[in-house]
Amino acid sequence: MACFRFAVEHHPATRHNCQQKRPSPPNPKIRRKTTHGVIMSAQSYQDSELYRIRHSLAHVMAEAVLERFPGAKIAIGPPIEDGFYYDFDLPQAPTDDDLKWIEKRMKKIIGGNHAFEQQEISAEDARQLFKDQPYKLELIDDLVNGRVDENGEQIAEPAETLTIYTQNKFVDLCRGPHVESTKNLNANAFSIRHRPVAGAYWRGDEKREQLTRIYGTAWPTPDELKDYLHQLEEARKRDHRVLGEQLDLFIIDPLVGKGLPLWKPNGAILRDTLERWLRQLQIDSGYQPVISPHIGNLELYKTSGHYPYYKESQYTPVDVDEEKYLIKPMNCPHHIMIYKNDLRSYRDLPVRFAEFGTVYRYEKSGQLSGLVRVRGFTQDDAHIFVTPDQLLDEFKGVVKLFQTVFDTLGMTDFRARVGIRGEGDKYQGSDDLWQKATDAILAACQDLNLNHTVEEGEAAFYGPKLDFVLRDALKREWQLGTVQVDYNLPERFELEYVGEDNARHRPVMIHRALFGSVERFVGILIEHFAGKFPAWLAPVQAMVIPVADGHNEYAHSIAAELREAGLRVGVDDGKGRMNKKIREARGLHIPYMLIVGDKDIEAGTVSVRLRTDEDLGALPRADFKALLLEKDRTRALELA
RNA sequence: GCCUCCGUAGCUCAGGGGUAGAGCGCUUUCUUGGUAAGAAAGAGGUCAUGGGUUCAAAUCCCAUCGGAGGCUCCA
Repeated sequence: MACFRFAVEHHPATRHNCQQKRPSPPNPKIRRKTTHGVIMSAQSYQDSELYRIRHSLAHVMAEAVLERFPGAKIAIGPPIEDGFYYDFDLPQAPTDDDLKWIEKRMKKIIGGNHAFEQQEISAEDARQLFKDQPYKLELIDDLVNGRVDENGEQIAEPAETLTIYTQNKFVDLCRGPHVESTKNLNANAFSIRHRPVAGAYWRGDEKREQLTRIYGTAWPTPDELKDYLHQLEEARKRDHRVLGEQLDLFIIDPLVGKGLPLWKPNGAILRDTLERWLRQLQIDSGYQPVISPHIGNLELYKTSGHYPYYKESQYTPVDVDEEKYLIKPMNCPHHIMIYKNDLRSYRDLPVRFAEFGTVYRYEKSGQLSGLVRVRGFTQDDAHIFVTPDQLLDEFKGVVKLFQTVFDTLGMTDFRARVGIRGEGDKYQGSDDLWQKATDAILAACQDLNLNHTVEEGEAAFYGPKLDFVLRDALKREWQLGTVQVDYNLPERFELEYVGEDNARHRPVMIHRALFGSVERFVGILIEHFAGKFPAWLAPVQAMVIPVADGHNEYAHSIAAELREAGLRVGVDDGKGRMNKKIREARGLHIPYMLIVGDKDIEAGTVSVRLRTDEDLGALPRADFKALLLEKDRTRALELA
């Protein structure tokens, strides 16, 4: 039985946009990191007509672009989740007028009913054909020399012949497949102006040429295109940055600093409610609270290996007396020092230290985004020290905590990702320890029947991990919670416990964060609920709305009584009509509106209207209090 | 950090080399209304900041800051 519910399983849309140079993993379940996903399996998407339509449109776009910019160099142009793109090296950036012209030209080419003709040619002929196309020449070289294909994937054998596709006046090196003819393309079911033109590095390598990427979105019918564009608009409305302002949750002010959010009272209530819940959950699960400072001696991070392994993400150390101190990028070394302060017996283990620890990491300015990518954030961090025998059970226990968190919040649309070591020298520790840690995680996933993918190069520098990845309103993926198995830091810090045999042994560490970063989690949560938080999380749980001024006193007495019970209740005693107050409360997604007028005063009731427009009618005030207290206590997702 | 685009009232946005515009919101007055827009009047902007071009710049150019999307990165 599956331990986790999945609404859909995400797969990479395509490997075309995955241009990394690592060798292909042998295990077909293992995949690379990708920024796109689709709601169908990768294989069925690649076999679909829609995939061929999008791929063919990319070629049509390239033809139009070459007409507009005769000197342009073409790179690659694959289908993606919602359409396609093509990368060009252009003499100048295309203007909006250029894009309009290109789009119009594409429609014309489509109307020409040109066949997509496939042809096999020798490498030599291909080099001649693409002699003015340096990016194609590079692709040809890599294909025939058996290095990598156009997607940066290592290929098994050198290609003996290459395929080209021709439509109208455009020839491209391409293995297809395509539609038969531009007849199969709908000139009114695509757009190349739904997104700004983007810069994209050739082969995904920051050190190489930056090309101009033009994105297109394409669908089988014009109606589906319209629906998609409408969905995009709707998604922007649930963007946590938009809702954050609308609901007065947080701000990011340049005078304070980029990536350093300020929590306004409403946001702070939301966050604090989540934190108090999690604290209690952790105490109930045998965790102990610890607290550590915001800076630490650089020597600490040298011992842990964070410095210099993640030097790039850390702020320059500050001088304190004769020593260097680092602004805390991680909590683990601190928790380790707390563990180390006492001699531990096997009987004490597992030792579970938890802290809402705020860390600061340097992120490139172009990376920052609302609450989901910031420079200072709070991890709901915990470090668990176990005997090797306890590892598997403890790991599973942590995964069950995730289940509780996700279930409580009704978050079902996430995926679990096991991040294993990739190529490169960023990883610390022996192969043997890595294997042990990886095996433990995979065994836990197996035992729990947890649906997961395995991805290379997604591990932490000290160990492999299991991550929970969710999508935001615009379908971008973000890593939230994480559980990591670590044999390395106990080694580096020479951690010990006394075993049954009265000898010293080395514990294993589990690093885990359920929310990941509280900031990011709240950001995703805002989008998950579209600002319509369940009653227990809503900053204002109920708004009392007097029918007329004369009912203000009664309204305040209702609010006072509910506040007395620990509930968050406001009174809209301002000027203006009741209708307007209802409209405003709805705009703020306040769960309950309590309308009070003469009838209610007389009967001692409140007339309850939900933000869903459902009308509960007049309830005795004590009944409503009991209702809201129950919803609050049980963290109910439903209001009625 | 890089590429493209954007920055005009509290918000959403129009305009555009010659005295600054709309809707919503806000304030005031009238209205005291039983479940999503009652009426009228009014306040509010160095057009992100700093330079430059010009008789004249919110408008054109450059730089800086900030934002959006994408790339790269993400312990």
